[in-house]
Amino acid sequence: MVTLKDIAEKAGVSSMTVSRVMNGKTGAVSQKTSERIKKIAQELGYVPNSSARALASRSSRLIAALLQEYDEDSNPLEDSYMSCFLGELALQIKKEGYDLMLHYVKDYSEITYSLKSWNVAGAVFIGMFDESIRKLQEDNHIPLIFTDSYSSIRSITNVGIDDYRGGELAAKYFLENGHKNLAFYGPEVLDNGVVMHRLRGFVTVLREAGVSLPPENFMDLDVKDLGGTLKKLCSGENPVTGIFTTADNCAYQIYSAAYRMGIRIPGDLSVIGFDDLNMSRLVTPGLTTVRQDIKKKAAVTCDLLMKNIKDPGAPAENIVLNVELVERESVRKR
Amino acid sequence: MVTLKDIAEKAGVSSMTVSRVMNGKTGAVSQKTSERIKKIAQELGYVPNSSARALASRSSRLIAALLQEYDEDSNPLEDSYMSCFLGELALQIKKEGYDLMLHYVKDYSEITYSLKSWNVAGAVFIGMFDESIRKLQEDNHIPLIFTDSYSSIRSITNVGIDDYRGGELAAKYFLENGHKNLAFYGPEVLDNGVVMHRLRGFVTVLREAGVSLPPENFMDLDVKDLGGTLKKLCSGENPVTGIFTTADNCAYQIYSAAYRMGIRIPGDLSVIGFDDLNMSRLVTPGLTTVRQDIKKKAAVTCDLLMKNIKDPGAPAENIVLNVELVERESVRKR
DNA sequence: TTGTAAGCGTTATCAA
DNA sequence: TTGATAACGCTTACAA
Repeated sequence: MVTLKDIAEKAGVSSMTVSRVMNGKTGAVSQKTSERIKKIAQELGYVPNSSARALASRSSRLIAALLQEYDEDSNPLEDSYMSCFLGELALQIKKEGYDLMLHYVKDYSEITYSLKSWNVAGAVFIGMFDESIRKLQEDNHIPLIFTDSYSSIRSITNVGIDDYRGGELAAKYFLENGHKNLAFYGPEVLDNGVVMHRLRGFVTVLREAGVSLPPENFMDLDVKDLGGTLKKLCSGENPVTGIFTTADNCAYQIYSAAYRMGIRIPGDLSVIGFDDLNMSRLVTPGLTTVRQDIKKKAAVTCDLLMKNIKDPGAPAENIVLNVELVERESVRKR
Repeated sequence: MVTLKDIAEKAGVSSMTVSRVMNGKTGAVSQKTSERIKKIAQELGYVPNSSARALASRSSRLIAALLQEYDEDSNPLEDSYMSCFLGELALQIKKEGYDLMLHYVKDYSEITYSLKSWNVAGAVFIGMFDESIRKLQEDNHIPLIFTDSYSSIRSITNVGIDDYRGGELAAKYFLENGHKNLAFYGPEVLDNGVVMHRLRGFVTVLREAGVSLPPENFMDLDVKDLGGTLKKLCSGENPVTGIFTTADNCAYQIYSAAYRMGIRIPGDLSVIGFDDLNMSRLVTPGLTTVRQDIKKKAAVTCDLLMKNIKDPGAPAENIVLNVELVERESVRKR
């Protein structure tokens, strides 16, 4: 391992001088020695020791990305939304010259460890961390950026989207196209702000149009027999003709189950998703969905992070990104 | 920040004693003091400073995951195979009590930085790093685990799958079902060992059966008009009836393009993918594909990593995992 | 413009 | 079973 001292000895200066050069503190070092030192560092293949830096400066160029780990078997990154967001975040953070640690966490102590152990400069919470936000903020005085949080705590920096509006857009589109008998497919609602708001927007527009969503039209993510349930919903006196899902991933499941049951999309059943993942252009028929701009979300997240790192007194901001309906072919038109 | 010293003072011992307790060096500390120290640490919310540890012990419990960054706009984690593998790896590594850094790298100096700067205990290379392996091994004396590498360097620890066999399986399945006029869709072959071997296995079996793959039946990933090309291939005197793709992701593109052009799958055109991503069960029709066990791959990768960390003298191993053909509905049967 | 000295939180080593 | 001391590689603060 090459250290500052190695370079210093070879250059016949003190290691402080080398340190200054390596940190671009030009102006504090003469042009000549600076060049010489740079050259030697290059030759020796010097790489600064980040641990030592973090220790001495009590700060690091490290960001922690925290993903909620629900259970041992499920892998958060299998969710395309998550992996896409994380990937974009990684890109942005690298661009800022920071490094990224990836932490799957399942309880408070794991979060604490992730933040404190490595002296991270800031952290991004991807997923749901609403319960522990207050305590997190008390215990850690570094920028904590939450995503898609609907915490009631106001002093929180969050990047989200207009979930409610997304639900509205979906409902409106269904109504415009003559769909009045609708259903919902998604995770259990109450413990998830995002889902709840999407659903509320959806239901509210329907209600205003005099359309109601009977309880039996709510399908839970772990319904035992999705195909059978769909079949039931789509038959009888007053068949369901449209389903709103809270994620494109869920819509793909509907596609599959519907196909198996001989339910045609959009002929017999229309579907609207949420997210607009890459795959949604590719499925057949193309999925009509509420689009969120994941790249922008990641970029904004990183911007907030940097801003808060540079200015620890920066006020809490809750940024809400727009959503839009992307019209493809999964809804039967009037 | 709570330090060993804080605990030591409160407990009336030296920080060395506390250090020993925190590192589970029981047997070197009396039962009584050990308990007392643990309790105080708990109360104070002590979290060990990993930077200091890394510095003092010249080793860290850190693993670097390196992803090849091709260009600024493309995001490696948008690829479901990558994100799935990374996710599983994260799970495994956490289980071993290690932390994970995620690095997008595009040249040698970035790799070097990733490995040296944080004193990582080991690294996993995801993607293609064949060119620089020799130099990497010379410059770094920590376990480096490669995945899907076909480097000619023999002293390399690698986890891969039997790509060649995968190609064979696909070809056999096509032949068994009477498909003799076939095509290939994938990235340019030469600069990618994985793709090349899949294709070779495929072509070899075909050749042995007296079937050849004319050059015009090779479609490049960035073909300008996939739909048009497909249409052309599937029409005329001797239409192509089957396409082998080197990734499920590519197969989904075929699905989409075929649908737009009115080409039915598998009626007019059969498709075989590679990977068996979750999505492949969900698309319509279900994708017949060569399955690789990504979870197992990640588990093996982590095992190798740990083995090599514990025993730096461990011999280089090239582990080749099996593949199998998963039969679904995307191939028209004889 | 450069250098000295101290210290960051921890572990290694040796001594008691 | 415990502690004192010296690192680890770097930065901060101050002095020259």
